[in-house]
Amino acid sequence: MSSKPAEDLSSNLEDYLETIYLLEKLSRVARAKDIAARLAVSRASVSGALKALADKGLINYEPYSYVTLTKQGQEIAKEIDRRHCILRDFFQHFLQMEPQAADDNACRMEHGMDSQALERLVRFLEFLRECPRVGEDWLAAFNQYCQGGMDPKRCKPCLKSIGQSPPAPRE
Amino acid sequence: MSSKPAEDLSSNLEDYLETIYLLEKLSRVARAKDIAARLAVSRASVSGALKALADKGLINYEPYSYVTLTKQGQEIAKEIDRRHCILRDFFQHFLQMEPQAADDNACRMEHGMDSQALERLVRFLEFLRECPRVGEDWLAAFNQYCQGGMDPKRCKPCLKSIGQSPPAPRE
DNA sequence: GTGGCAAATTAGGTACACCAAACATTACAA
DNA sequence: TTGTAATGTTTGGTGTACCTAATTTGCCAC
Repeated sequence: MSSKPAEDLSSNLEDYLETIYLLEKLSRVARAKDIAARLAVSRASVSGALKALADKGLINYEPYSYVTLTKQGQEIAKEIDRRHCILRDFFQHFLQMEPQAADDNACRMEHGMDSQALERLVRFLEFLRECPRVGEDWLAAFNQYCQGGMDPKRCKPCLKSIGQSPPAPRE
Repeated sequence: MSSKPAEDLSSNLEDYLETIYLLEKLSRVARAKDIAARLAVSRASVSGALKALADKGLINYEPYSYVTLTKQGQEIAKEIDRRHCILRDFFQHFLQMEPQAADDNACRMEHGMDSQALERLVRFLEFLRECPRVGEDWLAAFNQYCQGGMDPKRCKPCLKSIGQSPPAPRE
């Protein structure tokens, strides 16, 4: 009974909706030209997508006019954007990827994530940030690990600094 | 210069290739019927996909015969399967989702993940497993947190157990 | 051998998602 | 007010991915 990503939007329409949401935040209204530019598609494709989104009642759309989100569209778009931001946060601040790469991956992966996975990830990231056993120095250590692997010599003083003795090897 | 997911396969063809790979492991060869069943598509769709994969040199395919992966196909399929397994591992063992839900999400998200993100995730999971500051009890604590939130009262004895004093709030 | 059945393929059709080019509209400038 | 450039839409066409229905093939029992 796991609920699929969103309503019944294709990945593409999700992208259009998200873009409209961002453009609205950026400049009150979304224009076809800007949507096309942001998504790197032709204006013709935008026209088609807008018609589809209007049919689903997610945008207010009169030909030759501006586009705004309906209330329902806004809710869905906000949820899509949230998925995007959380994934990007994970890639950028935990996996420590470059902002652009983090964003690209978030953009491609966000459509396949269901809401349960999202909430778990949110909790996980919260916990990583809040649990006193983990912390910024831990993230820094992860960064080191990425470059050089686990070095028991570096591990010892680290453990001493939090007052723990070396554990038995796990698994 | 971030390398996109795999060769130049669509998500769908990646799924077909992965399925063939798994069926080969399971029973030496893959049969159209079984591919169709596993992916829940018609045999007609399988025929089309097999033709496409054969065109790309990823499978050995004679009409009305069995399907096997070529060397190149095998390499790509193995990589796809690896992405899948790592994501599933993350969802199941770290985000502590049910196996089926973990697998479903992995299946949908694997296609959008580039190799850099994958390697970072691998390192991250390795580090979570190996770093002595984290551990099984930490994962159990995360599980508790998922159900009840961060409880400072529960935090204190936990910290004491690793000999650390409560930190100043972070962020 | 051959009849019949299961499996695979082809044929024909739908739905998306995109494009370029032709056409329509708007808005601003002269 | 009218002309033009910018913007938006429609048209016609491509490619992908799926389906059902009809056909073909392979194989096994007889």
